Amino acid sequence: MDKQISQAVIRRLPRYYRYLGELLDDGVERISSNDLSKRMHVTASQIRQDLNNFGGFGQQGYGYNVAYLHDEIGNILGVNETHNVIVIGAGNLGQAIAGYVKFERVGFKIIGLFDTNPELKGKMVRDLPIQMLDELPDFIKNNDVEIAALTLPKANAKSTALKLVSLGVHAIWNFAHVDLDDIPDVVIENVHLSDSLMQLSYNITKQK
Amino acid sequence: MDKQISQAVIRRLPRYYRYLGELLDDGVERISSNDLSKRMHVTASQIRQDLNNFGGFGQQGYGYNVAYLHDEIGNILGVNETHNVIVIGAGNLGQAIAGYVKFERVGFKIIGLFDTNPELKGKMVRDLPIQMLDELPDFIKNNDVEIAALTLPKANAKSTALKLVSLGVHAIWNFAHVDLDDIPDVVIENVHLSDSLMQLSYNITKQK
DNA sequence: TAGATTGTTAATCGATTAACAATC
DNA sequence: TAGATTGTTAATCGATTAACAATC
Repeated sequence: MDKQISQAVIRRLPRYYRYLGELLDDGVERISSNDLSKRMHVTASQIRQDLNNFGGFGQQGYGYNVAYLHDEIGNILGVNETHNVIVIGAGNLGQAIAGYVKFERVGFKIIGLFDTNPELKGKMVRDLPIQMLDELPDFIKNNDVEIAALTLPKANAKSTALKLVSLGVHAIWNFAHVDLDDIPDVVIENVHLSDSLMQLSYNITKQK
Repeated sequence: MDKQISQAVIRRLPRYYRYLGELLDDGVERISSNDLSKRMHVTASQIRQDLNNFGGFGQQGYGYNVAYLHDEIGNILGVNETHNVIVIGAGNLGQAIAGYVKFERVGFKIIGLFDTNPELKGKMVRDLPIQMLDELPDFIKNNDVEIAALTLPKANAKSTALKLVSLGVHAIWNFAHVDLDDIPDVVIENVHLSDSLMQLSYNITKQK
């Protein structure tokens, strides 16, 4: 891609995608940046600027075709292809993620679930058996694994991430409470739940 | 609080808190903004600016006392007090959150877990029985509930949020895939997992 | 054509970084 | 005191908003 697009823009794309999906479900055929801006509580200017980072998806005097724009944003985000995901760490959160993401209509498919605890071996979560971590290299060899979700204790996160990268998995959805940003050749997306909760806590406290 | 502090700053505080906690565990007594900046891959200038939104916690020529700064940031975030949390929606994710957050040393305590599915009634998750949603008003009356985590289908999220606010709960940790930002008198913190996954997906796609 | 609305340039605003005087 | 490092002001950078010519 030619010019670097800021993460601020990228963070907004899934929200546009969601609103357009809802409009689509409601049978709305076209929408102007102005109408969309009112629904989403953002400026029309921002919507047009954001979209024009990727191309001209609208038409003067008409607005945007909902189905077309929805599909285009889907393409940009890469959700119109299937992405195979494995989950490392089959605790509560790992099992929830394994069961949860499948529900989304977007194209992420959980194909494996791993842990180190021998007591969990073979336990079924939905239609997936929990596998032991030493089966991971073979599994990756035999399956097209694109993303690994790390739902394991922070102590094991970094070494596991390094192992994943060496096995050829270059995208990590990190739920462990550590930063993995010094690992080369990998895209990291963090979900730090306790950070999120602290932010909430601050905003409550401030309000008083 | 006098001047409005931007959410960009607030978002960084939990990360400072985490790094200071680790330094504390490692027995480090003091640290300069410069040393901390190297560890965290941010600028020293940003650290000093961020902290000075809340007061002068350092000392010229010395730096920052780790224990003191850790504690002060904890106070700002409100994690040195206990916050009672209930979880609405006892599916996979709700059960995971109910079991998970308790593990954190920060002061969030899950005291109730609710669902509408009668089959789940009374089922124990850790030491909490799943209660039915119609027991919620009494529960809130008899307990000091500060935060509600919404881990339920998007279709029910808004009406549940409205009900919570009317019952006196003014902080929502929202895992449902909807925006609740048009509800008055409530602080919302969103965790949109599928948005996060899409962002990851974009960053993979871009890389290629 | 006239009206509507985009795509895009220009202006503004806010956040980040740099610089340095204050001070421990 | 001299050296180190903060707190804070000033400069820069980037993101958001406004404005409007292009055009459907």
